[in-house]
Amino acid sequence: MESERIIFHIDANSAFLSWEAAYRLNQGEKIDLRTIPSVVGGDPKTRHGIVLAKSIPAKAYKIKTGESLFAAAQKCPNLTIVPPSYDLYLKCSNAMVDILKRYSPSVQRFSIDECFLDYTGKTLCKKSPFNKACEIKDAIKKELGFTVNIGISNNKLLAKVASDFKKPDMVHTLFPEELKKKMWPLPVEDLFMVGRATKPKLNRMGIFTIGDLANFDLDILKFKFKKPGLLIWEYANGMENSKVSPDSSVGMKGIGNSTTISFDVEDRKTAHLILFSLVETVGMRLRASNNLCSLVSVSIKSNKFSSSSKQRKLYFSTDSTNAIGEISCQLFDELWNGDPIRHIGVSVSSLSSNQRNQLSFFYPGDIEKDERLNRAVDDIREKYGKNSLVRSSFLHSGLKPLNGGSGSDSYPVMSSFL
DNA sequence: TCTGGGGTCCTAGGACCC
DNA sequence: TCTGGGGTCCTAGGACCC
Repeated sequence: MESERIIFHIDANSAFLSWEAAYRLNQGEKIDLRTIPSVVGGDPKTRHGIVLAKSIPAKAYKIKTGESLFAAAQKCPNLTIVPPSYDLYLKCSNAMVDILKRYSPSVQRFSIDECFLDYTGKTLCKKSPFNKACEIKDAIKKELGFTVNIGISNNKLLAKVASDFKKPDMVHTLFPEELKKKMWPLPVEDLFMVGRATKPKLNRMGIFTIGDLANFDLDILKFKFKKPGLLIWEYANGMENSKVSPDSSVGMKGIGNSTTISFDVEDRKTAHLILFSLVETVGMRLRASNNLCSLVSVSIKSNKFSSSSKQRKLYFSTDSTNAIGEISCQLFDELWNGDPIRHIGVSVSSLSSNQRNQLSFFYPGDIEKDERLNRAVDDIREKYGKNSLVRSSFLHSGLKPLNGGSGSDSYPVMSSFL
């Protein structure tokens, strides 16, 4: 039966900040960032100045993830700000997953700091899952130096909600029989998939708690919110039954890369160079995943923060950096209205396996030559480092030839669906 | 005043075909 | 001559997640 499943949701507390703190203590630093008002944040000079993670003391100042460092510093003048180290975070995340896999082979990495673990059928005793979760939490703290919350229930949704209860370093349960008491009194925006656009709409309908939503007329919700209306109503009632599926790149839908540029781009040439720097890493990741794409999309955000995008379905599939780059530049030229540009992105989708037995008649250019070129570039970068080989057009341009695709290829896949 | 980056899914409108 | 639907594909934009 369904109610027999036992699912854990493991959530690293203030992940980036905890990882930074644990690393710095290990390096001999005296102050633990977790004990003072502190945030991990980007550099405002390059227009990356937002809060990526906050300590619990910083949270007391109402500092929120995603807000500007400027706003955060206004709320808390003696705030300590440290820059992010993404490679470190990836290592911490991987180390956490390794520990979890000791307890069950069925571990799903949901984001860089969250995992689901299926503990079904591993115990006969009712009390045991709670004790086991405590054991996991303590093992992570002892071996890696940071704390996690673990939520336990019969499905992923409720386990995730449970892990968000009191923090840090805690284990909570949220079984269906506890739903009314533990989940229904919470504000409706605490529910997974109720975001900042939906909250005010629900509030205007008189829905303020998860319980209000759970007991609301489903037909009205479906009429007003379509499919998501049904989804959030089911979630409010604790209904969710997706499997814990170990990660793989099989289900991957697209690969994208975008950047906020430290200055406003006002000419086409510079924009094209930046596009190529983004496509370079997209192409490498695409080939590394053994996929071809047949949809290319370019997006831009102006210095006034208005965004627009243009995409094109191809009549062939490709993993060629040059092909994707040229199409991106075309799309950009058709899209751009001349406004100064703050942010540029490229993504590819409509992926298919790169088994080259059905090459399209429409594939432009010299296929074999281009394939050999891409393979050679990937090999050289694999051997001598990513920046060992760059496009000559970037020399003296003052721009980074490769943009994004940070660190390792095993960057976790995130999803907005459980 | 300043506002990141990487994803997935859904909707709505128009083109095109039967 | 004027009228109708349904299905599928493509595109742009917006919702949500971390």
